[in-house]
Amino acid sequence: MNENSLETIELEMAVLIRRITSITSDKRNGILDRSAYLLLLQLHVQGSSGVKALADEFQLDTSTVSRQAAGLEQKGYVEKVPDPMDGRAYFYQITDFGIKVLVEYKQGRLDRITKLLNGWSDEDCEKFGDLLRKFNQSIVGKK
Amino acid sequence: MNENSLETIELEMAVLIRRITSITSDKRNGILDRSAYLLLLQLHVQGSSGVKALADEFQLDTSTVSRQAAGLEQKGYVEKVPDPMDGRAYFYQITDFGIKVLVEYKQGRLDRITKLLNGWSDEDCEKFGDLLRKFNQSIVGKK
DNA sequence: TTATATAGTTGTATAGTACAATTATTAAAC
DNA sequence: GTTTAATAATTGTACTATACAACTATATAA
Repeated sequence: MNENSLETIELEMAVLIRRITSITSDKRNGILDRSAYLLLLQLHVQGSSGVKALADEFQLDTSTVSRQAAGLEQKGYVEKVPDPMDGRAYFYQITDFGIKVLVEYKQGRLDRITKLLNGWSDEDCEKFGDLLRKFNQSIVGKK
Repeated sequence: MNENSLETIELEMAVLIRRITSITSDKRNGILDRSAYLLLLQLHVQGSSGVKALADEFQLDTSTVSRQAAGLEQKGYVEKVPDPMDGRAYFYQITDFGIKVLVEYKQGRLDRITKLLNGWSDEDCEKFGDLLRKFNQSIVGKK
């Protein structure tokens, strides 16, 4: 494999994470943080589930997800309902308000990314999306 | 611009940050954290500089860089030398030990990324590196 | 029916960041 | 030249995002 490409990816990945971390910690960019966003999105797209399933899905510790879910509940974006089949377990269910906030937040993200990608060719946008997805899948597989 | 590509990039970017954040918080992955690594790399490649210049370069708050630099100094990776031209300012200079640690850490990162990219074509690797660099440059320009 | 596994929560710790206040020093105004 | 304003760096505080360890309550297996 080309050593030079690897070095570029290695460096630019580090830079990317730092830049994005900095941007998403900016409160002007919406009421949701990145993690809450992904959690809410998952509950919206895949339906209700519990802390364990979410933690597995995201490869996070259950304690992390538990706190994030509690935060979402506290803000009224999700409802916590006991699992009738298992006295230990709960389902988190996105509320109408949660959906509304999710949609708005996502649009804000899309707007910012659209600005960033101003001037990029359609081909590059498509390829970038594909490669990011592929890379993320590689991480899941190999971690 | 293609709406679909945008949505993919938007989503996969969020996922990527979460996954990488998780990986780099794993202590097995070396003695440096990502931020310290970038700081040290900058001091190695671009030469000594002060907190202000580093903060500008990285678009971080000076307080953040100040603490990171203090951490590097404490570990003996850099030396803090007063600027002879300005009594307020200092230069942080990478030490031989710092260079050694930097090189080792970088190799660890490269090894992990090489594993992740196992099975990728040379073309995709090259393209991914190029697009990441381009995206990072877009962030600097537009932020 | 006792032992073990599981779902979830909470306490504690760390990295990484920002903002505000402070100190020391330099540069600018007058 | 003295006062005022700007700048380099540090420190206090706070917040997000994460992990690990200890714990509670419930369920499953021996």
